[in-house]
Amino acid sequence: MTLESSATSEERRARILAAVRAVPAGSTAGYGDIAHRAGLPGRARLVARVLAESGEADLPWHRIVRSDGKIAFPPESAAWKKQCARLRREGVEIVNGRVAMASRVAEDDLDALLWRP
DNA sequence: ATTTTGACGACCC
DNA sequence: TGGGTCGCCAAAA
Repeated sequence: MTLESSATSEERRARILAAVRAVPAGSTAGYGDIAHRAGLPGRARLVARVLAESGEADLPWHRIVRSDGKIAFPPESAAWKKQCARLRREGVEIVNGRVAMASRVAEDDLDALLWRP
């Protein structure tokens, strides 16, 4: 019994949002990573959808980027600029619309951080 | 019911 | 790096 099949869209949404909220300030996570942590492997696009519809004011949506580190919005778009600004404000280095390698190292630590009590 | 559309991702060149 | 293919899936058309 796979978790995904029994979960209602409402439950999946809640799990995804929870996973997003679990990403600490100063680090980033990929859409696919969030999906995986939410028990929904392969549902990266679902994560994107949920974020787009969430509307939650205090949701750290800006910490979610593509698996290659790039910002998922069209370059120079309002949302793109906003995400860059918010990440930088948290100390994440953004170069050419993508999380710099230096900051990505923190992602690996994040994995251990989230999976280890 | 079938097709198109995404805040995506793994792969391959 | 950068571009194109194919897989994925819930909504919208």
